[in-house]
Amino acid sequence: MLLSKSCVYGLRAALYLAAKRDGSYYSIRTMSEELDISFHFLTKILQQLTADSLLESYKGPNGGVRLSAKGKKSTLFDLVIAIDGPGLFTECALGLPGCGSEEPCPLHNSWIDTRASIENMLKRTNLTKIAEEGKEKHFRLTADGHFSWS
Amino acid sequence: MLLSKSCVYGLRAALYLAAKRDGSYYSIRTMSEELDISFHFLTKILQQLTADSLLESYKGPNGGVRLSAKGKKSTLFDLVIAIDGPGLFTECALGLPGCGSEEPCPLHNSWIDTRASIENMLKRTNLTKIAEEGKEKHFRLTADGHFSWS
DNA sequence: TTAGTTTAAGACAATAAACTCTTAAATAGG
DNA sequence: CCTATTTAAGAGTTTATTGTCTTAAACTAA
Ligand code: FES
Ligand code: FES
Repeated sequence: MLLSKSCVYGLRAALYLAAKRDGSYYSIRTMSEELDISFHFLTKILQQLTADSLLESYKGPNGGVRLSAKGKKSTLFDLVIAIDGPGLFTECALGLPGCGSEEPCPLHNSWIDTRASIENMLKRTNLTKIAEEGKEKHFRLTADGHFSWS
Repeated sequence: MLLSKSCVYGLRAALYLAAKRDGSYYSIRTMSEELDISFHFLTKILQQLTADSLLESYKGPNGGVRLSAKGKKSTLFDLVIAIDGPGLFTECALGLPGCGSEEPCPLHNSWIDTRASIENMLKRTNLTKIAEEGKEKHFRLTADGHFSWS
């Protein structure tokens, strides 16, 4: 799997928030139900995004989370880094420590190109833009496709 | 992580075998020591490659494993499929079931291109060729670079 | 035939990832 | 002030992956 499950859940929730263009807070409970993700698990993942200032949270009644200014400008790359860390973009394809051209493994030359193409894809994919497109074209965000972009 | 640890171990062992151009059997015990991989774990992984006819094995003294004719012609893609299965090349980036253009998720259009570039990289990388190159250029196959291509 | 070597197979254990639950802290509204 | 609601934090549980161990089967050579 390219991305961890935590990361995928985080991306789906971020797309959810990005599709709502107003600045109000959305409850994690509601999001978890609409997206079919465990509430407590999603909470922990979104805390990572909040800690990285991609989201803002507010406690209490009518509280929830929303995209920060930084979050609205973010790309999928930023979200992946916040949740899975930079490993995918720095590590050796054969798992050897210290991937680099000084001591390359046999896959190094092939891998750095492919790795860059993954990175570029994520960097050029703006969260808000992809959410807008998903909303327009009614792309699905859940297994059963039952989620509605509202 | 792009590839599982099992898969990476299998690739490294396959590169080891591909660098030996004679058709004799190499003991898994020796390979596991030279490559710093747990013997029993490596055995199980190589059994998968043997089951998929990429390797041939022989029991008893002077036994071991060697590349089959199919194995010699194989690409990294074949090895990845044999160990990790086809998931990486068929599954949705958001983990939704049934990735396809009928019911795409917001990442689908970006992901299928990137996925294809990973697949093409693995398919164009011939095991024997990459092992030859690794041998010539003394690329490393272990963490400490202590492995010698002999 | 017997003992030693090697892969095959599968049970078992340790670790990591995924998921759940409980309690605390902040906030709103009555 | 009190209660309900919501995120924060972290402990605990389950499941998947990784790694170890034991026994069996195939084979060699003495
Ligand atoms: S050293 Fe292995 S991919 Fe860079
Ligand atoms: S449906 Fe999500 S990547 Fe194809």
